[in-house]
Amino acid sequence: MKCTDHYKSIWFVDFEFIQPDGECPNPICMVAREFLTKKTIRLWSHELHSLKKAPFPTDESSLFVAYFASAEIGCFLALGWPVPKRILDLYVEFKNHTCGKFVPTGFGLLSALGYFGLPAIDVAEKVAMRDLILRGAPFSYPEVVSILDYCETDVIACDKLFSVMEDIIDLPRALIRGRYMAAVARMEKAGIPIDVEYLQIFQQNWKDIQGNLIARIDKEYGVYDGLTFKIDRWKEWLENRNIPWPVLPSGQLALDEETFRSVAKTHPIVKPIHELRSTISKLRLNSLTVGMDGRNRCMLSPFQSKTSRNQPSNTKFVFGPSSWLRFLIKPSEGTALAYIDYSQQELAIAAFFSGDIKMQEAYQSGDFYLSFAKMAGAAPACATKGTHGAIRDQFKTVALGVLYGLSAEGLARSLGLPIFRGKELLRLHQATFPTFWKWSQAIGDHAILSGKLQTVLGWNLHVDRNPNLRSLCNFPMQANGAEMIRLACSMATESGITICCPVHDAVLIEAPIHQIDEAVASMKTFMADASSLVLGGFSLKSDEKIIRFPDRYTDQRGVQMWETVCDLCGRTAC
DNA sequence: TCTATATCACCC
DNA sequence: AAACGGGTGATATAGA
Repeated sequence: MKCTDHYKSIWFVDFEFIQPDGECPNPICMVAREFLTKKTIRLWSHELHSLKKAPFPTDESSLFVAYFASAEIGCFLALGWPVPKRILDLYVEFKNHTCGKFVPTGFGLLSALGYFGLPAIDVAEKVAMRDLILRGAPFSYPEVVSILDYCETDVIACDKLFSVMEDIIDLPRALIRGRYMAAVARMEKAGIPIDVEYLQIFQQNWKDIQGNLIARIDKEYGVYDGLTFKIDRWKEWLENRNIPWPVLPSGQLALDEETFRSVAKTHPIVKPIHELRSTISKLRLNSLTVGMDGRNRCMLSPFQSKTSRNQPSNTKFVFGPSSWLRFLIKPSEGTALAYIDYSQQELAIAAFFSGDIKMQEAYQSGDFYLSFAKMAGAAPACATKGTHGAIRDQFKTVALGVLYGLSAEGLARSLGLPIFRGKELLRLHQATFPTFWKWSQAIGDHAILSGKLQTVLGWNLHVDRNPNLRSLCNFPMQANGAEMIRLACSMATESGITICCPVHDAVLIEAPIHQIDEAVASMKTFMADASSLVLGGFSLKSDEKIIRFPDRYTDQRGVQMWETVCDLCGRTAC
């Protein structure tokens, strides 16, 4: 008896829809097909819009199956239909099944069919049909029929795919992932409120700002050609002044920040051109996808990374580029936003999965880094962030670097210390948290021996031919962390909290101004509960930053750049 | 003119 | 061979 035998019906569902950048999906048609009876429902746009709920059962006794279900659920939301209670997403399960393996044809439905040796329609046919749908209404009757036929091929494909995947799917935990795809749809619908006025001013003045900045500085150097920095001209300029410049192993000039900074110590004349390059590189006002209602919406690309994190496009998503761009996030009148993030999420996961009591104690203290320094004997018991800031910073680098497998050499380099000090600091970590190190070693061993790692909720990583031990050892932290935020997003959006977006270990939520405190408290509870589920009883703390209209979102790291940009556009940086 | 590659900067 | 995990994407240039 299979798990799926528990369901009265299993419905494969696919929508075709149009979705301009930054907008919600607009359903064109839908085909649904039932697994046992093969009953098939084909509905065109006006028929969909006349329905108040899905034309098939979506309660706990029915299983809703789709390929990339956030798209289908997005259509449900657009139509005002109640969201299905039990969702199985074959895209997510295919991704989980192959995670860590190379799938040359990608992760589309056709690729998944091919992977399991199932026949599929031609890629060219799929492209042609997609183009036809994107062309938009009006559609002739034969076009309507062919679009519905095409949509039906996808639900038939889902049916076939489900049949071969059923035995390899861990259904209870697959349903938790499917549940998150509904949360994704809700978050993608909500989007992030943007100060459209400022955005437009920046966009309109962009080329001019760049041109003016370059013209002003490059006068003295002559290394720019229009908006491009010419490496050969820079080389020539340096040679003419006998300024030695570091070269990469490839023979190319090293042009990173660090190189500029180090040469500037002896040749301050390179400073202005460095600042110019640095500013220009940050001046990437990317094409954020903002809808007519002034909200930044884009695909969150759930489960995209090997660790199952969301990986939205950096150009489309306001949290992608430099942090100064986040100043564009602004609650609309009468509302407030809150950014809530887990405190030291990955450190906490390491502490509780490894069972290292000392590490747990350091986390619980509220200041992991300083506690670590004290435990290691590098700071007195009375030390505070104020009295021992420098020590704390060093131990912070060690504590975080260790989670990524940082070497003594790398540690020394990033702290600007001699290698023996790097070794010393690493040894202090090993001596203070021996249980963590044993656990981490065991993770690596297990990964290599079994060829697989898994999170508590069943996200897989297959070890490839050329395993990176640092990557494997970091997997439990990052992947279980991803699971935690997914659970929190599922629970919170189901309870009615508006989550604008997740940001790996954080969420941005929105509420009417007089309800924001309550919403924050509630979100924090969901985050704590989610962490407790993943960590087997331990709750993580979280920090919040509340932004009430008419304030805008701010970020310490971006203040200077924000002021520069506002200044160049003749705007006050408020 | 288009594509591939190396390098770099940014995010959590 | 590299030596800090997971990513996206812009830029400059070389080669087809």
